[in-house]
Amino acid sequence: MIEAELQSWLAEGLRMAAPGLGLDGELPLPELQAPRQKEHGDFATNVALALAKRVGRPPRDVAQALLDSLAPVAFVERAELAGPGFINIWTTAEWLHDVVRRVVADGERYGRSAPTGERVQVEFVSANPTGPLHVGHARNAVLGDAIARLLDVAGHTVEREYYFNDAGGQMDRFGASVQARYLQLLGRDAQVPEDGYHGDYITTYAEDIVRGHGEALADLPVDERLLRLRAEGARRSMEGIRATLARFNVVFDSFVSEASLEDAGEIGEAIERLRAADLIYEAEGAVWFRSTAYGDDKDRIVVRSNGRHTYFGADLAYVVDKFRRGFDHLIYVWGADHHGDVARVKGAADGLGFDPDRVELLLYQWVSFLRHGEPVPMSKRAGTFVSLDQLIDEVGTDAARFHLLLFSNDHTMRFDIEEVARQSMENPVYYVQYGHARIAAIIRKAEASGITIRPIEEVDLGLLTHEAETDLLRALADMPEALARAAELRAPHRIAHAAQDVAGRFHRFYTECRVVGDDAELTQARLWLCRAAQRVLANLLDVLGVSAPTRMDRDDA
RNA sequence: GCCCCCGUAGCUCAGGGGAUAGAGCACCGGCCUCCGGAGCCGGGGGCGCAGGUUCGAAUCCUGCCGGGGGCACCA
Repeated sequence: MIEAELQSWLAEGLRMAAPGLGLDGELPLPELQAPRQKEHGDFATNVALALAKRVGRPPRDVAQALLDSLAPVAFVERAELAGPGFINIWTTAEWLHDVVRRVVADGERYGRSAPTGERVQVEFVSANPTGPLHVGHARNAVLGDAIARLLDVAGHTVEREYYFNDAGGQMDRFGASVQARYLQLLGRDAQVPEDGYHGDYITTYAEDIVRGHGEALADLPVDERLLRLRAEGARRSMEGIRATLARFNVVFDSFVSEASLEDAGEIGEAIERLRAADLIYEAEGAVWFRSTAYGDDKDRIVVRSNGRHTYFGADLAYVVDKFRRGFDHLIYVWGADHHGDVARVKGAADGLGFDPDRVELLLYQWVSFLRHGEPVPMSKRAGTFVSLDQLIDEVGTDAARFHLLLFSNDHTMRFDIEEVARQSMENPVYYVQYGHARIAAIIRKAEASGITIRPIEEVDLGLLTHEAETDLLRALADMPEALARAAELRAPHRIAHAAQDVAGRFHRFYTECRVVGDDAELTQARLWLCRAAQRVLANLLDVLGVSAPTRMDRDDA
């Protein structure tokens, strides 16, 4: 990565200049920035401005001293003192042209960081199996998956996990609802409880259960029948959820149920571990976690007076379980409504003897889904929601994912279903995909014209001197840094924006520079530039889990 | 009442200590003998308010105003 090289180059210069400036002790690592104005070079550093006070001399003097100490280096054309004390740096044309070779050589791996050896788990979606996923789960699914993809690119070993509660009160109501529909189908008298699930899909599950088991479940002892139907319903629900997620390009490595933690005795074990740290006590017939020790406004119950653990109680065991499986770092993807849980889960991790910095709670704000300008309802119990499957049917996985990844996760966002469904200019996903497809068309055109793309070693990339070409090259060169930064910040929206930027620069290049033209040498160089741009676009889209088509047909024109 | 997120262009959003704050949409005006016009070029217009920190603040801190969300032995 060029920035790292520039940084160590500047750091070395600073070391050389330090005695003359009277600097002793630790030197800062010079920070690099990409200037907004082209006249300010390809990179700039403000290190002299930052050091001026410590040195006791004007920033420009410090910058000049540093400039005088910089050794010539192959990838830097020149470095200049500018403004109040910036050092502006221009990279060489050779280095810039070489980016094409780097992209081509690395292919799918271009932009990836070296393996860190760190095992990271991303746990997300984690909706209880009480029915299909709906649009309310969409942002969670896409964000979790994109972050997993980003961390993978950043060199971590990533696993995606889905955690579900198949035993709580909600599940009991769900089971009772499935049972009611099942019995009704068999002509028996039964009612879906008022606080149960009233969606049509419950009947669909019941019908399937009738097909599989006939009346066999109806005559089981009442308690057993309820448990059995709850499980049968949950199984169908999970199958549906998996299928929906697969359509949405989200594939999990593991599914873990709360019941399995309980069965393994892990909940009791976690509680004992906390009790040893004096973070657990009994009161009012319940078992409490002393979360006030971690800034919570009150302590929280982990085992109710009726003997059943709370959701939070299971969370304790789950943290232990995750670390026991060898993960170095845990990421939870949660909706904004869980912000109050952050401190206690981190506190619990600390109390359980784990470094709370290795537990990361990633919150995202709500999406308001609109149809005809009206918010769509999202009640799972009433069954009046837009399912994720419907959303995929209407707008497609690519457009839905791209749109959901366009904005920072701590922004509430709106998602107008008709607008995103429109295959038009309002839809940036098509702008990016079109860039990719257009390149494919150019290459097809070249081949159809009888042009053979020669090996890159034989091509003079130095011919790429047009401003539209160098602008595009610079964007391609920035990609590794952009990916690394987005991963650090857990900010996939930066990738969506980077993809738009690359596509934009390509479209400008396309308009201003004819690729397949009269000059055979230039055609070769430009074809390679196209290939590199196509590769980068495909890699960026892959991080978003969006496809990179080689052809596109609009269906509304 | 306490806690979290957000107020940037008419709209949807980037930018989260640096030099002249960006993009898309919308609006206005241009570009098709030629590789895909889902494209390109040009134009107007903006950091909620008030203090503070800093050589430098849209960015950090405090307060206020406005919007969203949360404060269960629920899931």
